[in-house]
Amino acid sequence: MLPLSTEFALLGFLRRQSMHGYEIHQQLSDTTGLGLVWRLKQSQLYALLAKLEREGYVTTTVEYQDTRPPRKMFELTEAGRQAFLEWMERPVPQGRKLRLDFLAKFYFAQLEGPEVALRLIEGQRVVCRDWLRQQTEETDLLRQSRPYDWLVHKFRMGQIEAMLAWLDTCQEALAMAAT
Amino acid sequence: MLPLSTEFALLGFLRRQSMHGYEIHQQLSDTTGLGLVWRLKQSQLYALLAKLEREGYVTTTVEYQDTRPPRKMFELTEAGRQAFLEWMERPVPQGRKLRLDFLAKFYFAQLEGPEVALRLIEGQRVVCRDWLRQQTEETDLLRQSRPYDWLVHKFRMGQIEAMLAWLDTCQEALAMAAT
DNA sequence: GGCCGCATGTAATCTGTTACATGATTCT
DNA sequence: AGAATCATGTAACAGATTACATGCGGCC
Repeated sequence: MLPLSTEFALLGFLRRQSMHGYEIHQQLSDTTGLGLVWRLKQSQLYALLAKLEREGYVTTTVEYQDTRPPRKMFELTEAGRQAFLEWMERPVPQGRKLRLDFLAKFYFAQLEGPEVALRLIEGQRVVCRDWLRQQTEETDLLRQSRPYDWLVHKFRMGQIEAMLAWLDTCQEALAMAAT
Repeated sequence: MLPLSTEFALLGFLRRQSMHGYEIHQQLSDTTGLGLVWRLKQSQLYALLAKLEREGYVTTTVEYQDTRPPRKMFELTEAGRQAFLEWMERPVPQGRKLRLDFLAKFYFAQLEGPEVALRLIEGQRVVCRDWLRQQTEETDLLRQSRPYDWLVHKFRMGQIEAMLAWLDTCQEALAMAAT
């Protein structure tokens, strides 16, 4: 089935128009937008695009130019469109995926429009609250018996609380922009 | 020179006594102590230990047993001892290394004793404050012009602030334990 | 009899990084 | 003249994950 991993983010670039690899690479090289969060080496980018093509998420057509090298244009297939939407809408299931995966999802969600972005935020909030509850439950017993374990839980709780506060900030920013 | 990467954490197990691979694996399999933070597959553990031996950080001696399979005991060399201490005392330079690397360093630092742990905390605090200052500086200009970039900075600031607050918690916990 | 624990790994696979190759054009 | 830009990749290596191999002893 679908591993639903980070490379699906690439499909997001092709939502609006078809693009060639070099163009995607330029956008990712800027330290703005998604480039602020996700770095890809050129060679890996081409490798991932080739893989996405092998697996049927994109199709390619070569576009010749007079003076410049020809471009291989990538276009979303229907399978690609679906896989992308599924990836983007699914909240991340682990704390370590917040820094990369979630910020990437949010980047594309916010490009899709405020409703999509708000749905993603709400979904992620539910997951985070669940994590927080779990960590809190497991924590109290440990304080005396295993100080290190207790501190690890406290660390995670702090990160999750910060995430929840930030999700509120995002929501406000979107509401602000909508007016 | 030294890449100073995560595998140096393994050396920490050998500070007190020499151990064999299986024993380290058991400790890491418990979901307590370092096992709460760092998971290693058995095969990778053996691979890393072999690498540490090739590079001269540990030496091995085989210990035969009557009824059980023989054990390969690992012992720290002087180079290993130094590499470990350097690794442990160095604060982590990137936010994404907080979850694994820093928590591992702190685990061993706290085993070494409160002074060592407090020094690590203080070092990491300096680094975090520096990150925070940088993010803050870059942030203010972006609010209107690039909302997504602004939110990314806000996200990072939130995580770093949570980290700083947690470092205080650690300090208090250590002070508490010392009395 | 069959499975779990002890204790060591190897092999295959996947992913990512680094470095290099090509060949025309435009900028300095 | 030399460097950077455009646009595609390949090859070699490093790292981690998954699965499998071995062989004995004790437990149910």
